Amino acid sequence: MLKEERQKYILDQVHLHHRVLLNDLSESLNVSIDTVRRDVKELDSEKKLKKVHGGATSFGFMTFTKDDGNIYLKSKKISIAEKTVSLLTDGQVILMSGGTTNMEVAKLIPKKLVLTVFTPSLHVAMALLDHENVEVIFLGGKLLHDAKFAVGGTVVNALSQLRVDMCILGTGYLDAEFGLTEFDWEVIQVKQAMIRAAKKTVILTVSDKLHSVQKYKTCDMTAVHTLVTELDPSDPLLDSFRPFDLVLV
Amino acid sequence: MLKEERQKYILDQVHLHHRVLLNDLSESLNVSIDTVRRDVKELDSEKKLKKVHGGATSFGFMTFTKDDGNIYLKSKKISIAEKTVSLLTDGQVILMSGGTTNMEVAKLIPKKLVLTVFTPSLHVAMALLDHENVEVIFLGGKLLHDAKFAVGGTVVNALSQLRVDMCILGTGYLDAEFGLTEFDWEVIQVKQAMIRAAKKTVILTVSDKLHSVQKYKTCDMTAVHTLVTELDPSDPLLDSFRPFDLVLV
DNA sequence: AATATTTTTGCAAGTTTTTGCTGTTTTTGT
DNA sequence: ACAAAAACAGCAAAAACTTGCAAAAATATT
Repeated sequence: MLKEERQKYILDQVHLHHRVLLNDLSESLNVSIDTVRRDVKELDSEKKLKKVHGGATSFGFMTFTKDDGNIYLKSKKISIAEKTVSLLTDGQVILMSGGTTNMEVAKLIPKKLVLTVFTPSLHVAMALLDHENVEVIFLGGKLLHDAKFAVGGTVVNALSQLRVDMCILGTGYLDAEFGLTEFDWEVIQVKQAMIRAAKKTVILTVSDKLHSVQKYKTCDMTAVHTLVTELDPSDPLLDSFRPFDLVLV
Repeated sequence: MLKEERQKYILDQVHLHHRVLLNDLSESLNVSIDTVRRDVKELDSEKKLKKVHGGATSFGFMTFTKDDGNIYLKSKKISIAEKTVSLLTDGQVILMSGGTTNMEVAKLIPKKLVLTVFTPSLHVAMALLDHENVEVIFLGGKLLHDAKFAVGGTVVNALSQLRVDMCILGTGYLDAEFGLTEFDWEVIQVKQAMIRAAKKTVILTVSDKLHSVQKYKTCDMTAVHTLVTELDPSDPLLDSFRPFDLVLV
């Protein structure tokens, strides 16, 4: 194996998981810990990652200050993503919407897992393509400049011809009474089509977005099969959702 | 076996697998390791691949962070992109394939220019979305893991319903006799559909890729309306293309 | 056609790079 | 402060690289 391959693998792992242990690298690369150490040292001096005691981190993740709202939110999203990934099984065909939470899900999918994923999100598609065993099918259409998300008749039409195992929707506002709401009309159309095309609907939401209502409605709570938050399923914040026939994770 | 054949084989392997070991090459080519070493050294000095300890990699092998791609090729590509952008006019509807040259085109499009662009390339789509006045429509389909490019029936089908002003094809191998060739069969299908859907076909090629032939053929030279290279249009290297009814830029 | 010249190829000796191992020093968590 | 884990430094074996050289092949010359 070439040194360059090793270093690429290390950088991929760091970018994927934000942090990585030298021991794990040594094992999965089948080289001594010293070699890994030397590689990481080199990559660090090239400013491609940050070496820390026992491992390495990507530059975005090293500052773990809980005061910083963004980082805090990100770790919530990662914990949601971890729960979501555990819902996936080999051979499934799924739909994924866009948003940062779904991005984290895409990154955290195990390398071994065999999946077929349809998505209208450029970012999610890009992240999924890192996984050799995931077949990625992009739902083409007019792209929104800000969300990098395909919308319009083409997408809805393509979705109407699908019947997949599960659809994973991120970045929505959720309320027990009003259901799932958004502020972009075109996105709504696509998400509704996604829900129709899937046997099960999984909603990912950080607790901050619970009990808020936006302009347009995607669906009622009755259409939701699984609700994933960063909270413990028994958390009182989730009480208002318990009357519905859904799984809390 | 001729030296040219050997070097072509080496380049093909590098393009295909992104990395290659000198030992493997020596064995599959039935020449001594020294000969392979010299070949690779030569190709490296011509900036066609990157020699590393024990083997060679393609440029952009480590491309996840910054552009590790080679600077010589890049400046050629930028000059091609500049010429290409000057062919565009307000209100046009165009098709763009993938590849790094088309990426440069996408980046160089003036902010004021109003365009509608269809593309099956994730990277090009992403770059185009930076431009407020460009409407981007992604041609959805199964994505290739390495090229981040959509292929398959869906793409070809969508293209069959279009009639656009111009299609811009990058990253091909061009030869006066054999026309435009590639090494990926699925990509060929899409590019052929793109040519059929457009009134004019514009080919972008760095001079290194002139007069080379790959396994599969996209189209004859007769299908090409404009050929853009980094060379001066009067350069003798382009002589073999003059008999055809095309514009050299 | 025969000979001279240049290029290419393979080989061998010496050098550099890489890698894993040793023991020692530094850092970390309790 | 102390034990455990990690980092460091030096060393030796293996792999890869360099250089010079001579045989072989290709090309040019007479």
